[in-house]
Amino acid sequence: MTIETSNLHIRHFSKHEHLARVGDPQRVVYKIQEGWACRYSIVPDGRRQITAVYLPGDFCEPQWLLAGKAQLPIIAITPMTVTEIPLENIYAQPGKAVQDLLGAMLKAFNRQTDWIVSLGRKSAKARVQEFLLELHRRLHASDAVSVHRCTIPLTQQDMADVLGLTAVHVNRVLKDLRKSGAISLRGKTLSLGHNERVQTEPATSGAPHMLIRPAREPMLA
Amino acid sequence: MTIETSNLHIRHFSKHEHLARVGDPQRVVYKIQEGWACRYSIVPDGRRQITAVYLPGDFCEPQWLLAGKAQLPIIAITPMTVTEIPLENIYAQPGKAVQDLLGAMLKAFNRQTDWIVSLGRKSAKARVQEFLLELHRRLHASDAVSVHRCTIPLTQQDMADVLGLTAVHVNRVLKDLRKSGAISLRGKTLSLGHNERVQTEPATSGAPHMLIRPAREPMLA
DNA sequence: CGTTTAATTGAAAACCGTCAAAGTGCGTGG
DNA sequence: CCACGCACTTTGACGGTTTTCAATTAAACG
Repeated sequence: MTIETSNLHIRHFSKHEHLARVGDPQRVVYKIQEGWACRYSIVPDGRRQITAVYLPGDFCEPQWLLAGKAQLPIIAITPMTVTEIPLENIYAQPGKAVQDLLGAMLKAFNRQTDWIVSLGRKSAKARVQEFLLELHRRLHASDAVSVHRCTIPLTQQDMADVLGLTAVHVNRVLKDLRKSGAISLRGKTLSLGHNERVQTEPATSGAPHMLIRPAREPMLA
Repeated sequence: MTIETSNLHIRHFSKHEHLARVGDPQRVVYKIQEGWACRYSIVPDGRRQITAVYLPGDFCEPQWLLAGKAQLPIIAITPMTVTEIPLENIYAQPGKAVQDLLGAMLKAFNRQTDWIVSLGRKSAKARVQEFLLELHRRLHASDAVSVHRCTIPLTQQDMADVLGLTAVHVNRVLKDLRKSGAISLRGKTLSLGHNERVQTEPATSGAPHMLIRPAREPMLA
C-alpha cells in the first residue's frame, strides 16, 4: 500500500495466539500479510462476541494510533504473517501513513455501524448471507480470489460469535442457504450461487469510498 | 471545551428536522449545546435502526472531518441548539481541534463496539438497563444531573430502534425493571434504584479514557 | 488409528415479535 | 376552559424465530 515498506519487521503468530490483550500498550500496528484474526469481548456469562475480523491486507488496528493501547483482545484465527509498523515513526513524521491509518479506521467504523444494523434489525439468515458476502467482497478486493469461490477458515462457532447466534443455529441457516442455492459453505469453501452474487448492499461501508476530503487534508503536512 | 469558541455560528433545528441526509457534503461539524439527535439507517422492510445517539456536549459527527460527507442521516429527537465548527479552519491549521475530534471519534468507535456486544450477546432486559445507565452516565459527565435522576426525551419506539427490539417489548421490559426496582422510567423521567447504580461496565468505552497517546501525538503540530 | 474438535440433527422451551385493542397524556383550537 | 385529535403507552393472546440440551456423525490432527 502506501505505508513505506522499508525496514519493516516481519512477525508470525500461531493459530489462537493473541496479537494483543486487554490494556496492552501498543507501539506498533500490524499490516496483515497472511492469515485471519479477530477482536472479541467475553460477556459475564462466558459467551463471546467478535467485534471485528481482520483479513490479509488489513491494518490491526488503526485506532491504536490514537488510543495507544488495545481496548479489546485480538486473537489469530489461523497462523499469521504480519509486518510491524512502528507508531513512533508515524508520530515523528506524520504523512501518508497517518492518512492510511485514519482511512482504515473510518472504514472499520462504518463496518461497525453496518454490523449494528444487521444485529439489530435483520434475521439470522440475512446476517449469515450478508456476512459471507462481505467476506468474499473484502477478500476479492485485496487478493486474487475467484469470482464465485473463496476459502473461509472460520468454524461455525466463530461465525456464531460474529453473528450474535449459536453455532447450532448457524449450522441450520447454512443448510437452508445451501438448499435454496444462494450460498454454499461446504468445509472451508464458500461458493456463491449465480444470481445471488449482487445484493445486500451495506448502508455505509459498501459505497465506493472517498475516505479523505479531497481538498486541504489535515493530516498530510 | 478545547475547540476555539470565537466566531462560531449558532444554529437551531426543530424536532424531527434532519441535521444531515445521506451523502450530504459536510463542511462543518456540530457541537451540541442543547437537545438530542440520532443517526439511523432504514432497512429494506422499512424498520429503523439507530446507530448513534448525540447528547449535549457531543460532536456530530467527528468522522465528517475524515469522510467529508454524511454516510447516514442524522435527525433531531428534540429541538436543538448547536454551534457550527467549520472544517475548513481545521484543515487549514490543524491543532487541538483535530485532537478533540479524533478523540471523540475514538469514543464513538468504542461505543459502537460495546453496542455490538450488547446486541449480539445480551438479553433485552440487559440491553435496556445498560442503555439507560449509559445515557445517565453520559448526561452526568457533561451536565449537572442528579445522581439518581435525569430526563430522557426518547419515545419507547426510539429506544426500540436503538436496542434492536420492538416498542411493545421495550414497554414490557421497562415494566419489569420498574417492578424489580432496578430502574424506573416514568414519563420522561429516569430514576435509578439504590443498589443498581453501579454495574454493567462496558468493555471499552467505560474505562477512564486516555484517548491520545501522551508522548509525541501526531496531530498537533 | 485413536483422540479431539467440529458439524449435524431432533425435540422442547424461552424469548421476542406480531396483531389488535384500549388507555393515557398533551397540545391545539374552538 | 373544555373538547377534540393525535401520538404515545399499555395490555393480552398468539405465533415464530432462535436457544438449549442432548446425542450422533463426520472431519481433522497427531
